Amino acid sequence: MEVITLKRISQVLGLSISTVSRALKNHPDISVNTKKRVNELANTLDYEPNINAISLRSKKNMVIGLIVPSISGFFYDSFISAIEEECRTHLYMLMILQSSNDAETEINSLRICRQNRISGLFACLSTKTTSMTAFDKFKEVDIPLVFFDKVPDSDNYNKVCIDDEAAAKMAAELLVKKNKKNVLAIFGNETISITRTRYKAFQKIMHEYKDVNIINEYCDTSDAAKKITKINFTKKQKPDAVFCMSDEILIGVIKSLNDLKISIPEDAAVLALSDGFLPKIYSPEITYIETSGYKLGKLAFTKMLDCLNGKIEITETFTKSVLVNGASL
Amino acid sequence: MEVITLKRISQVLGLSISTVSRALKNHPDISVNTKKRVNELANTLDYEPNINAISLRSKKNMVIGLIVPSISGFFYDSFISAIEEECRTHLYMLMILQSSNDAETEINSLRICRQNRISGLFACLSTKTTSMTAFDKFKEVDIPLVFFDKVPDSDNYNKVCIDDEAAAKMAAELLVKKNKKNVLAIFGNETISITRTRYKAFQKIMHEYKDVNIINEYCDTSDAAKKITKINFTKKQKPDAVFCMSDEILIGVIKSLNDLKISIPEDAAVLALSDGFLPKIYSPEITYIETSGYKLGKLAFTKMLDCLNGKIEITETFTKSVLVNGASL
DNA sequence: ATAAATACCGCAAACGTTTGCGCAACTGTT
DNA sequence: AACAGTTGCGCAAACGTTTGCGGTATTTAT
Repeated sequence: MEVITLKRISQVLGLSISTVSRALKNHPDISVNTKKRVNELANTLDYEPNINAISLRSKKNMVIGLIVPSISGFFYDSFISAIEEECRTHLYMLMILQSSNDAETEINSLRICRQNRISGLFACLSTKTTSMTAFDKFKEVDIPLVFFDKVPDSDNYNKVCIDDEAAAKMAAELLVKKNKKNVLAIFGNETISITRTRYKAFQKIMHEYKDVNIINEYCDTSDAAKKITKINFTKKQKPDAVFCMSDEILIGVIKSLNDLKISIPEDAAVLALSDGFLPKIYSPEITYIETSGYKLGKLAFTKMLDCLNGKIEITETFTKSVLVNGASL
Repeated sequence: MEVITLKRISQVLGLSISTVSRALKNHPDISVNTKKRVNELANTLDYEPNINAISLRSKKNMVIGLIVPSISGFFYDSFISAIEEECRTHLYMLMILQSSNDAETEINSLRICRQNRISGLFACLSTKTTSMTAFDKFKEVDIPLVFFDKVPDSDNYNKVCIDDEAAAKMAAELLVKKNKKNVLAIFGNETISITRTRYKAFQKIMHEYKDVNIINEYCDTSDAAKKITKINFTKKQKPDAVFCMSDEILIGVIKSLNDLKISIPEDAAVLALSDGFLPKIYSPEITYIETSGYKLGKLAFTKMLDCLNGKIEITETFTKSVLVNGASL
């Protein structure tokens, strides 16, 4: 079946294309009668404007790009979910690209974004990103760029982040308050900035309390976290609490504690930083400081809207983390 | 900074637009020298073709739509992940819309897809979809439409599905083979077709073995599954195995078994149908029949490619499920 | 009655590409 | 020397939309 255009409608009605266009846009120049005829025909023919033509003509593309290491996973998928919601209500279309944490793929994705003349870009740096020049091209043509989660160090960029410092601090204070004296704290990959921030904030609080013994560990995978937990809980002096910097670590820790038949929270308390899904599937539910991808997505979008509306000020903003009480602490 | 077009390049080089266009496309009509000059300038100026103009001119939009109830969640996010990978390698751009299981939102999403003149559409029906007319509009204009997961009953549509029948059958046979005699089988929402298919296939096998007692239950949420499990395991005659039709159910079941201090698999075996993430985070890891969203995504895309290449035959295909051994059975 | 204002609509250009066709300048053949 | 063939390039139209401008025909004011 033929696809309907303004021209087609104008032919049927014996009008000019411009009149049809204006009629559909409710332009005052057009008589009510003509408007009625045009709208009715457009409806019955299921006319839908061609977005490509509109974008070309207006030089404005209602497309927002989103580059993320991976779509799946607790954090990113809820971030994306939030962005998609906002895009839809603001009539933007969302274009998602995975970088797979690969620098080349990331650059290629950026090229695709530029070809599509996107109006704005959300980006989470891949772990392998070394150069920012591909990103800087967007700044040159004034395309708003909002980094999230894994953000560049430089403060020339808009960034929205989990308030890692506050979250880690909150966790540390909570452990102290609960009178934990022998804490196993497990952190993620030491090289990424998130880990460093969380580590530093956590230690800062802990060091204020000389009577609490703390064992710090780094690891890359759930399995590594599991092993670390096992080792520490087969020592003579067992920890009375475990702090997990991420969901991935939490998985390994719980596995290990279950294996060792260590009851939570009687034998050992558990506290995590988490997006919120995992803590709720365990029994007892794990107490956690929420580091919500969904909230971050909403925050990122408001920043994007500001940019699109001409507010050019470069900012770094944070989502506020909240404590969600389970029964593990 | 000004955005670079063919016209700009042609002006700088004193050539016509068409020559520049052909030069970049390595057209034989253009001299090697001119090609060299054009390509060099295009590179230094960071020229990127305007996709909108190309789409408008060619009436072909390299965009594929994807309508899904929700981006987040084990199954859909891995499905999407697979689709995105394929799209990128085949130079398609992916447009994702969430229906939120709402009929109106779904129709609106379909409208957005039509406006964007997408080349193909993947769709998972919302639970509230009653009419297919909005989908049929795509068929009228020969836009390939591939349903996945929640698919329409009619066989006028392309469908790719988990082979629910085979998976449920495999599960039932496994339980019998493992000599389970008192099986608690928990299924999802009775009204959706996936549940019905899995239920039927499961029962069919089970009824061949008169000596195995089977308790069938339906439920909508993890919490409901948890309650059901609790009830059945506080009876005098406890089940010796639990079958979980989905990840959601598995969550509730494990919670409950943990609460009741029932050891897996000694006191009770657990077998699930799952995308594969959840079973691996428990200890012991849960044995499951894989119903992979990622695999389904790959399958869906091959079907889409066939359609895009003109193979118009309407098919229903299935992914093969495989058994993944944990230690819960 | 004429002049001025208004209501309604069409023309044409522009957005950035692609592509059929035509045309000039060479190259090679007899 | 005349011709055909080749090489290399430009013109212009088209994709579907929006919009400034201009032009009638009708209404209103004088």
